[in-house]
Amino acid sequence: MFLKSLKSSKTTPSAAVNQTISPQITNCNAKIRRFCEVGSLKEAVDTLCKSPKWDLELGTYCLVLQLCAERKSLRDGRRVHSVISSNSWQVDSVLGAKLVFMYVNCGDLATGREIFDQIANEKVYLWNILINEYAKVGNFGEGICLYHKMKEFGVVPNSYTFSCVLKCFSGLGFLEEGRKAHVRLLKLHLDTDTAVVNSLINFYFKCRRVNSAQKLFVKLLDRDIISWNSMISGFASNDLPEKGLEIFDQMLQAGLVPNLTTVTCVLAACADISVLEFGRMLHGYVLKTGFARDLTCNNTLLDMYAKCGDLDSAIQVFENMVDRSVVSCTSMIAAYAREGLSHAAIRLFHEMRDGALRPDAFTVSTVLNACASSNLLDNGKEVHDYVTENKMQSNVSICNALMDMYMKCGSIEDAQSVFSQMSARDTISWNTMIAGYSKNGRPNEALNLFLEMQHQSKPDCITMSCILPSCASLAALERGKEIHAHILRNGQIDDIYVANALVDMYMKCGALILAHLAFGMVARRDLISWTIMTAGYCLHGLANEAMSSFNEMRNEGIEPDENSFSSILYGCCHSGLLNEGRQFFTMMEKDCGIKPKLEHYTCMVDLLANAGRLTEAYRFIEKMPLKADAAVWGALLQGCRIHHNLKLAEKVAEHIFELEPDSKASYMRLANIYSEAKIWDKVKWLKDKIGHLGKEKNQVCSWIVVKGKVQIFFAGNVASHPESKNIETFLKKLKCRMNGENYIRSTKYAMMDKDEVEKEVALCGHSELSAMAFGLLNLSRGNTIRVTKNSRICRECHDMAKFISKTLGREIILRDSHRFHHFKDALCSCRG
DNA sequence: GTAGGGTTAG
Repeated sequence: MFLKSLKSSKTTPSAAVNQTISPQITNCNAKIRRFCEVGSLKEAVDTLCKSPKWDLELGTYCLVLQLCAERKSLRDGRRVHSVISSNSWQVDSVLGAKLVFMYVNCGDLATGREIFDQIANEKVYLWNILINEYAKVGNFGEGICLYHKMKEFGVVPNSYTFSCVLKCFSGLGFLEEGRKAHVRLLKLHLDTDTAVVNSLINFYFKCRRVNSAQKLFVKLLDRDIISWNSMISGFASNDLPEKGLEIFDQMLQAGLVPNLTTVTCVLAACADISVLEFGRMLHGYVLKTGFARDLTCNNTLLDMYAKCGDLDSAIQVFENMVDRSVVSCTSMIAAYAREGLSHAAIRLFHEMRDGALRPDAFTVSTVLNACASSNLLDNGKEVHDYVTENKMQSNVSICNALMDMYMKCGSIEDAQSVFSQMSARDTISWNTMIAGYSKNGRPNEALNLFLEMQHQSKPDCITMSCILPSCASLAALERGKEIHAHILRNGQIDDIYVANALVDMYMKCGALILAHLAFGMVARRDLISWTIMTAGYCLHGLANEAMSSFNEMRNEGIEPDENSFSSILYGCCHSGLLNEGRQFFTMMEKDCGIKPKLEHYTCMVDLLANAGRLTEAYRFIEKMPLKADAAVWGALLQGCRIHHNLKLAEKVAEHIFELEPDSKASYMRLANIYSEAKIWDKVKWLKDKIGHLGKEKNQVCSWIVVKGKVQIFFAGNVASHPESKNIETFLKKLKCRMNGENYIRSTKYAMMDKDEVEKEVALCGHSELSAMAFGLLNLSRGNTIRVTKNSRICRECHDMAKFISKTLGREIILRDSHRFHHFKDALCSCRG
């Protein structure tokens, strides 16, 4: 007998039960129980099915169901349930509870709920099971619903209830409801239960109530490892990773041993603040403890290295991983993308697509980011195909990433098409489109969409910082003011991006005083705030103000970056401050360790050339460590024009045409130089060339806002405006007066062929003059005339504006594509 | 008696 049982036990447990016990046990209940004890689920259920129904006991059903639940075998569970039904067993609270537990545990929440609703459920245990499962699957609403229902049924919640339902509240961000539950559990004296307090801590952290969470932790006497881990992850997910690391330190000092979760949370915090060496140390600990076998831990490790900029280590972790998940690959794609290795990112995406780890929504968004940042439209479209083939186009995040990719690749129509097909949009969807329009030079579309958004979604701080640049580029001061009011009403002014965008908008709309006021209200000014002010002053030709703003910033301990230097150098150019410009240029590399870029060299060439130091400028370009581009040469060409150096101009133009054979502006500039030198055949030749290049993408135009309405005047087609007759008459009278008063006109004009003057006039189209005239005719005295032009102001119009400012006593602020011109008393802020 | 609280990727 002994030998026999020993032998059979080597075969299978079921055989052992059959052969060793069956002779003695005739009762099927005992037999099934024995199967359950040794874990033979299949045999237990088989026996159950074959047993006569009147022999089976309640306990037996319960035991088998328990095993089904533990094994998560829905198939066996259902068989047992059908036996129970066909045997006409009463599903009372005991058996019902077991059935519910089985179904829920096996993942069939719906059937579990059905049975739950049919039985008397005074047991808090069962309520908890369901609430917990609803929380787990993310159906927080139903979890909360049950929590309220149990109150109606008079069932008193226990500690488990609160840990489950708090998850539901935080899942939906129901802060007030959660607080009420907090009050309730205090009354039930459950606030000393560590698991409950841990749940509360997590609830408050998820609702971004860091102080509440911290207070609970401080008061908690029996802290366990989960309490500490909750604090670390809570701080990290509330943008306080340093605090998380502090807690970790305290935890070690308290003598606790970090577990896998601790290390994972701490690694994530390291990633957030790029503390590579500490992360590396933890990596050593991970290897020592054997946590390195854990997939999640490895994923976090990989991500930590990637975010700390150590791509090689990230690749090493990835390659050493025994098993990888979609998360591992997605993190790796993000790692490549972060380093600008978009092609490597796309390659890995293709490997995933063709392999077993199918890219999910996260992967798709990540790889789209890579395409967007490197302008890879074709690759982006391939990803779009994958999205369509896998029916992922209903995912909002994916659509947002697609729109962002299309916008960044300049394919506005594709972005619009995705946007229009979305059945549900979130704030990010709107923001992506608005930002895309703004950055692609479509400010009107951005503003229209912003209006539409206000009816359908709630604009946030990001919306505001995206829409303001559109107001700025249109110089739409009134719209900008409206948005300012909107920002104040919604308490968004404390957001540094919003505040900076606001200052920038006022600056670019020519509202210097408002810009200054808004700047004064910025609570924590950063480098961007200061650079906006510096650049703004430069735009208005206020070089002294720009320089003091730049210096003030440095005095406040904020170090300039390459953009700050671009701004200040640009300002020096506008005001012709060669020596100052040279000082800043030297300061940039010598004091701040910033290598000058092409734009900085352009400014220096501009300064030298404008000052008439043409040869010096030419030599400066030759000595540049970077290859000069068309902009650098263009600055010199402009100088050649001013100082009438035809010979050098021709030499310089050759460089430009080599770099940019289709640049209309450069041909135009050279044509003007020839025309000033009265070399008409060359002028004709160049103008023919310009004619062959076709129309500019953007039509030249000027506009003015009067009584909330934008009035646009297109160059060469001013007559299309309904008030063109009045404008024409007005301007004619003005011109007569100007000639009568023998107003100083450009001597160069006087020397030109009359015919050529007309030609130049036709090329300019004088759209800015029409816009100014419209303003003068429609705005009462005292109102500043604010005109915006999408290209440079022409000389004649510039003279005209000076004349008007004096003769009619009106202040005119004209913003062209380069800068502001404040006309007052026959003077302009650009000083000519 | 059964059950609950902490982790990764855009």
